[in-house]
Amino acid sequence: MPRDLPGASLTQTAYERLRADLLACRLRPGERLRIADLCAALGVSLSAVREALSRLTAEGLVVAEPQRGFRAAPISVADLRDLTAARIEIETLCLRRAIASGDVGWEERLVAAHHRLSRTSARDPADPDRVAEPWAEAHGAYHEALVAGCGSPWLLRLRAILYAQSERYRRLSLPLARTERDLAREHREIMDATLARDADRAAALLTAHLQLTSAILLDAEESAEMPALAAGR
Amino acid sequence: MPRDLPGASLTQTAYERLRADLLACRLRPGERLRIADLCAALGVSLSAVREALSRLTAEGLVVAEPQRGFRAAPISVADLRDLTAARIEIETLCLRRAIASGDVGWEERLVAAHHRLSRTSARDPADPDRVAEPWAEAHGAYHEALVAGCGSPWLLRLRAILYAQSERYRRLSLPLARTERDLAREHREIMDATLARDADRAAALLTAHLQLTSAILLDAEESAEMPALAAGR
DNA sequence: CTTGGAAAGAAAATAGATTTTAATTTGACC
DNA sequence: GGTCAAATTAAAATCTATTTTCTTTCCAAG
Repeated sequence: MPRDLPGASLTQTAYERLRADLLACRLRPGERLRIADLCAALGVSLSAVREALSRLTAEGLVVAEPQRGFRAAPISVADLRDLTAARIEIETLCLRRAIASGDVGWEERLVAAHHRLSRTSARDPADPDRVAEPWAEAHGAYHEALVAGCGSPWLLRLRAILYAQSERYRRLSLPLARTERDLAREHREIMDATLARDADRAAALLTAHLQLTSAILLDAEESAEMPALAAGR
Repeated sequence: MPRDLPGASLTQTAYERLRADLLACRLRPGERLRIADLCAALGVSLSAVREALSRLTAEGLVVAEPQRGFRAAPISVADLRDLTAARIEIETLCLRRAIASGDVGWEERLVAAHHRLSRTSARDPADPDRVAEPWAEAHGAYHEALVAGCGSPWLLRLRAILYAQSERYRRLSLPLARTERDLAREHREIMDATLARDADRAAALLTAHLQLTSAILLDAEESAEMPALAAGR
């Protein structure tokens, strides 16, 4: 009876574990996902895995090729460019709305999330070339808290889709950062401008923040040091 | 061997039929979806239906309540308000980009889609209170063609999610239109401004177009003529 | 007459078996 | 020696059976 958490269905846990593996690139972009293998690895049955993969397909983290199975969604330079541009649009839109209409509860959550992020180290102590799982979580919570005050469930939902997509690129980006980047400062400045209700400045800082992560990967790709982006298929 | 179309898997056809039924409100918002019933109706087995429902869950057309099955996603006044606002943001964003960078092929497709829509009648000849299926299809193709030139797969994907959501509200809106609305004129004017590359005017017209559909439903709800919006649950 | 609890029934979740489809390899014919 | 086709194998897609979970009803106690 491999019920990990009480209240969670087997399919749900399979879904969550697969999703985490995809976001962390433990299942690499473009990689073929053999259902039987996943069953064995997760200790659940075909049905559960198929259902989880179906949901991930609709989310865009997995692609299904009819009659030929599933594979982890590929990544590419073009996709990263497009994704970054789309994210900047949606994230700044949400941020401006949050700044315009966010309440004290929102500010409170933001300060809390930022504090937690600032006290979490980005690199895995065991393997300094990997992103530490607690940091990834704190980082996600910070960016979510930043825009949570926007008041639009639909915009936040779209934002979450794009955030999840870029998570995979972010994991590949960290080990490539040649010039050590002052992420903590970026996060603090964005928060400060936001709490000061300076929408233009906050949006500009957030745009630069998103752009920089993308640029690190694109630079690495250009200088041919990084075969990762070609791994799709 | 209930394979409807060649090349399409059983799950795929089940998914498409369920999706069409949800968009057309033949499966009403908030309605409980008993898997066994759907199996019988679609002539396929549990697995296929579950897989289809999982995908629809990720799309937001179905909600899953763990251990208690699935139901058609509910609708509400608050959701319609939020959805409309989000759609206006995304659709106008895509439209402005398309106007800025769309090529002749895009213009060509738009003119073609508009022509088809203009020659299709909106009301079902059999039941004038229902939206005719060919019109729904042509309408969707027109709005897709309008923004297709935007060049961003991700923005278009987000747009498609929101369009599908509002499809359900649109189906409920038509029979309520008290003052007969000149939809054909609205569609033509939007296209004309777009082809004239007048971004501000096109965006304003599109905004008014989306706003009006929403307003018709909200008015009807307010004057208590419409129990449909309360049907969620 | 109301309320709490237990048992029976219904429905969802999961597992495992079966069928279908695609890829690969081998053999025969050109 | 090369190419096409048939057979074999592996994997995905589908179906059926089983288990688990929830809901409803009925009975007893307060």
